Amino acid sequence: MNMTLEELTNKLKKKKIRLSYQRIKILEYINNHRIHPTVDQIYNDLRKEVPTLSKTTVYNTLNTLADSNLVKVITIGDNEARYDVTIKNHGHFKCESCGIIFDFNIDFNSFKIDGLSNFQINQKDIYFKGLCPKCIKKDASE
Amino acid sequence: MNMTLEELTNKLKKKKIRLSYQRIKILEYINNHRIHPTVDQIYNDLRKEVPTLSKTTVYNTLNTLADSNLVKVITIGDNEARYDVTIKNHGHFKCESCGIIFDFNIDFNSFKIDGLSNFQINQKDIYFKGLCPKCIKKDASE
DNA sequence: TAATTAATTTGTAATCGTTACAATATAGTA
DNA sequence: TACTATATTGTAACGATTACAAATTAATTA
Repeated sequence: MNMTLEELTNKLKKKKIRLSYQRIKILEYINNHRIHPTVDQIYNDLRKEVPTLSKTTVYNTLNTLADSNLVKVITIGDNEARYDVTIKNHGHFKCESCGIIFDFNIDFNSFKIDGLSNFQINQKDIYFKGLCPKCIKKDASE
Repeated sequence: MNMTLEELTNKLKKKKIRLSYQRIKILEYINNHRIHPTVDQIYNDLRKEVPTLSKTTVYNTLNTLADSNLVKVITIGDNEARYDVTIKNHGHFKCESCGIIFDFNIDFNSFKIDGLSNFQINQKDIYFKGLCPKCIKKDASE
């Protein structure tokens, strides 16, 4: 799961994104912390290693990476966006109690849809909500 | 598609939501304007009929109606929420060019998912993005 | 390696959607 | 009709995100 510096820089080079310390660190963070972090989480964690980091840079960089499809923006109903590595065939489940976002596998080709002929589909987002096993137990014991 | 005043008031009564002119008007608007409107659209359109209407009331009412499942909040990546009638088995497609949100039919039971055993699923949101037929043509002719 | 130029980072201020709050008005009930 | 709880309203506050300009840095060329 953890990626080397070389792998990360290659990812950026392939997309013709200019290398910078901040960009590499942010891309590294997204790849190595698969917790669907918010901008604030990324900013506060990385600030320990990169003291000069600005929150604007985090926003700019994430937008750049998202435009190039190197990270994925998750907008699962919250007020703040969350960020994820780009991996195919997975949906997101948000626990309404603890707020944790879980990945799950879903076969996007199994969908039986009707009403999108002649549409060009570029992106499919699957967001589920409910209770995770831990919170179901917790609720039951109260 | 258009609902009578009686049908609307019954919907509210069933959910034990106190009747008010504003609530009925907003619920009526959502039911009769299936364009996935924003708060601003609802507010500006209804202000013509209900001059004293406050935007806060639109927000409050929509939250109340959403809590009771009488309307559905669509957060398809925009900065602003959109609102829809509550109808089962449909997904939302947003055209990245013109911004229009289209409904499409999708069989939620056809999903082959893996990784959510022991999870309690309360809500499933399907958001697709891409280009609608009209915008595909427009782009091609430029 | 040094100089050049274009792009990036940074901090602050602005923006915009949404919510908090307190005063006024209204709905449901007795 | 009077009472009480709830809803509406307008303003102010909030929080996530973006705009902007100055300082810094990356890639390029000599």
